[in-house]
Amino acid sequence: MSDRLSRLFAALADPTRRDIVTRLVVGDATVSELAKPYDVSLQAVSKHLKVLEEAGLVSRSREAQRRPVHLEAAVLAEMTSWIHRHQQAAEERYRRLDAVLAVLDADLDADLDADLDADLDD
Amino acid sequence: MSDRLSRLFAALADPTRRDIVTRLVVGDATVSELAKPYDVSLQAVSKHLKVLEEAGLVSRSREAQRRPVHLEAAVLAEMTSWIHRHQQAAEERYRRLDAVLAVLDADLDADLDADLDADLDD
DNA sequence: CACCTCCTCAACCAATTGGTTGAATACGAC
DNA sequence: GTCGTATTCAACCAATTGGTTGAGGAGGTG
Repeated sequence: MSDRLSRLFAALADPTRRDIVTRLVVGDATVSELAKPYDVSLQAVSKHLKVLEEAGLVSRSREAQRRPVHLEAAVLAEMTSWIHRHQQAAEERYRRLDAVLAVLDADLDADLDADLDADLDD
Repeated sequence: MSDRLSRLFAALADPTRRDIVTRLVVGDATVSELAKPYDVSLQAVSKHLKVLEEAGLVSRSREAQRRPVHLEAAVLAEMTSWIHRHQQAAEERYRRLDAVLAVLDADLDADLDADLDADLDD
């Protein structure tokens, strides 16, 4: 699971980590600030931050004994790009398939109409 | 990790599963067709498909003894929505922060200019 | 210096994951 | 009914994950 995209998806597959990302949207925060809302140990949150950092979603600087955590929003674009590409392509395919089916339906209706006309001729 | 979004992200955190999704974009496929490119067992691929199915990314019908796999492209929109929301919000915040910093810089430049003018007056 | 705060490292543990093999099911063909 | 093909189920295994506790390390403050 070592490639970049896998690490990105895996990082956001945990609700606590998604929560942390949501929190970081409104501004940088220290580890203890981030840990406060949860009833897990500070070390557990520290581990989550390490995962987010290794995925490139977050960066940490140093400020006295604090380690402010910063969201790297641009990286999120990498994921949307992958997802969007697939979504678009698949939906385009279905759209074309629908068009083909619509044509087939139209032909079927035309045939039925022809049959009906033939019946009326009786 | 039981919530919907977590299952979605986790499902795409595996390169083989992302590969399968990519393959399914061009059309439905059976389990053995999907397994062919990989040197893992058919059962392993079957397990991957189960993960994708439980995440809602894929659906399976029945056609004789085959089980054609179908990509549910619409579900991908759920992920893009989450990511995009966060990305947008964070970037908007940075944009505003940049604006504030720009104003501070302008003020600083103005002060420097004033100092320079004062010096010239000497 | 000693002390307190913020945070990480290390070792451990239970649960989950991605893989295996072997047996079982479902269905069409002979 | 028997055979072959397509797929899943079950049991197992090693590696990873998300959590814990305990012991530091880094850096201000008395």
